[in-house]
Amino acid sequence: MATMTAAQRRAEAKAEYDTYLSTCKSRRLLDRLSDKWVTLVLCALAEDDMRYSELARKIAGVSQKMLTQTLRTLERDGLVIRRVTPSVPVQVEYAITQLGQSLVEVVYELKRWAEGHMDDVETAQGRYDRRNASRG
Amino acid sequence: MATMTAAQRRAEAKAEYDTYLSTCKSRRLLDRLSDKWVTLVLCALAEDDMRYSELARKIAGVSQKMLTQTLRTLERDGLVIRRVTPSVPVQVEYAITQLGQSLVEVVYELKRWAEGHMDDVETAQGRYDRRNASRG
DNA sequence: CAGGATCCGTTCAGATACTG
DNA sequence: CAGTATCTGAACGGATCCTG
Repeated sequence: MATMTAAQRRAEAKAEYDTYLSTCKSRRLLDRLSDKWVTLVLCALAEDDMRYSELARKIAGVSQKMLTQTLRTLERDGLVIRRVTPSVPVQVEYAITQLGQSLVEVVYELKRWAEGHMDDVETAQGRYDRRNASRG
Repeated sequence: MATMTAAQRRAEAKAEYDTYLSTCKSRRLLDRLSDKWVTLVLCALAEDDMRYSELARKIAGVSQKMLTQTLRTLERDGLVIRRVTPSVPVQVEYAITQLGQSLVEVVYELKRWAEGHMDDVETAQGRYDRRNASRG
């Protein structure tokens, strides 16, 4: 298939790049944090250990599919611990690990930046939108 | 429609929650950062001002649609500046703003955490996977 | 109570083609 | 060079039903 050379080149470059991204620690961390619910769960558990249903109530907008999925990956990452008490209706409690706690500190950094600067961002957005209102 | 009461309740709660999330500064910041290319572009521009094509080459895996889209939102957010030089082939240069620079600092914090702890995460993942290999 | 499994709509992001 | 516009497959996330 000599006609596909160009496309193949691009595909290869893409594959290389994907490999790079998947081995990039920062990238992998951001992928985690961007999982819409991860930070919410982490911050909730940073305050106190919680049971599944407590988390579901506390976070309030999450579907149980997403909550379960989030908790699984967090457990797999060693960021939270899952403790099962084999009582009659089983009782599951989630707690944050040391590793998770150290990550929450960084998340708080983010939060601080957000509290301090998102107003500026909003202002900038308003300016931008007004400037581009004339030119549709 | 009395039969929809339950669903309506949930929909309302959901709407309320969405409103809350959309006004939550931290949430909005995370939504930005999680946009796969935002941090790459920001970090690239933190090193040096760059033209569109330079960015495209530097970042190497991005489609020009995504690059443009990313640059637009960053500009709108006041995180980067776009300067057009009306030469014959127009020349566009992008630079980071002070606001953007201050955000990059936080991103570096994330990066530091990643460099320091992602190994632990990886180890945890290995443990988790091995433990769950028996029970499929 | 704490999930697993499934279906399904929306959104995202890449490829492609075209423009000033 | 620096984009814009459109189409489409894949992934995400929610709703729903079911189980130990």
